[in-house]
Amino acid sequence: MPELPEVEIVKRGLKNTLTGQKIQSIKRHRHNLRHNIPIALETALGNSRIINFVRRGKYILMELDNQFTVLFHLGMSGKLIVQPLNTRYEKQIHEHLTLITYEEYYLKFIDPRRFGIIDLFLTKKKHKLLINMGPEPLASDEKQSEKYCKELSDYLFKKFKNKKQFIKNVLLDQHIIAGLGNIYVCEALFLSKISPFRRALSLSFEEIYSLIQSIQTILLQAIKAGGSSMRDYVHVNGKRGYFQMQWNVYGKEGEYCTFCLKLNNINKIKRGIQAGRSSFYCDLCQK
DNA sequence: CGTAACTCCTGATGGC
DNA sequence: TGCCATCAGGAGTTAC
Repeated sequence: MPELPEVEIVKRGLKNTLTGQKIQSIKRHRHNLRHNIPIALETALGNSRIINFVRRGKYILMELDNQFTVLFHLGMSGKLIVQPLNTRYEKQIHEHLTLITYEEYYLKFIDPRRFGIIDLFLTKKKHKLLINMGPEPLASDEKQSEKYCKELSDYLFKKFKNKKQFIKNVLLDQHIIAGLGNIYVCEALFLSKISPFRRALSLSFEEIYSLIQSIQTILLQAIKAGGSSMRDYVHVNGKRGYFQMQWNVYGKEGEYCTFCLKLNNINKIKRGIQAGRSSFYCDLCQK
C-alpha cells in the first residue's frame, strides 16, 4: 500500500526517466477507476511535453507544458511503470492507461483493485482533492528540518486540542497531516512510545514534538530503503523496496518486541482494531 | 459541525 | 484439491 515514501520513490523515478519527454499517444483501456478517468485526457495530453513531477501527500502530479496537470493516486494496489519502447509492448492484466512518448518510452498505470485515481486539472487552479489536504510531514529542505518540526508541532497541538479520536486515526486523516498510512503511523507511534489508543487531545506538546520527530525519522529511513514492498508496490523500473525488513511492529503480531528485549523485558507485539484497521503496538513500550 | 460506518475492488489466505 | 468466507485498506460519501 503506497504511502508517502513509496509515492516519493515513484515520483523520483518518473522525474528521472520522463521529464522533458513529449507524449505521442495515449491508450485508454478502461473509462473508470475509483472515479471516471476524464474524457478530455487524450485531448489534454496529446502532443504535450512533460515538464515536471511533483508529490503532494500520496498524490503524484504530472505537469505538462500546456495548461494541464495530471493527477495520479495509486490507491491500494496502483503501479506506475516506465519501460523503454524496445521491450515489446504488451498490455498487462489490470493495465488501465498507457502513455507513449516520442522518446520511445511507455508509462503504464496498473491497478488491480482500482482504488487509484487519474484526473486532470488546470495547473493554475488547485485540484479539489488537494485543497483541504494537511501539511507535508517532511520539510522541503532537510536543513530546515528542525524548524519545520517545531512548526508542525505547534500546528498539530492546536489541531489536537478538541480531537477526541484515537491518535492512530487522527494521523491517518489526510486533512490533518498528509502522506501517512497504516504502516508508518504504527511504526512512528512505536518509535515515539505513544499508544495508538491515546486520544489525540491527551498528547502534550512534548509528546507531539517527539511524535513528529519519529514520523520524520521513519519516513526518511523508508525513502532511503526505497519504500516498503508488500505485494504490489514497486519502483517505476519494477524493483522492490526493502523497508519492510526494518518494520518493528507492523504485521508482527505475536512476535517479541525488539525494544523490550534490549531492556531484558519480554513482551509480544499486539494487534488491535481501530476504525476497522489493524493497529500493531507494544503495550509495554507504548503508553 | 464532528465522528463513525459504509463503500468501492481483487488477490491472498485459511478452514473444511 | 477445491470452494467459500474473510481480510487487507485509502479516502470519498453518507448517516447520525
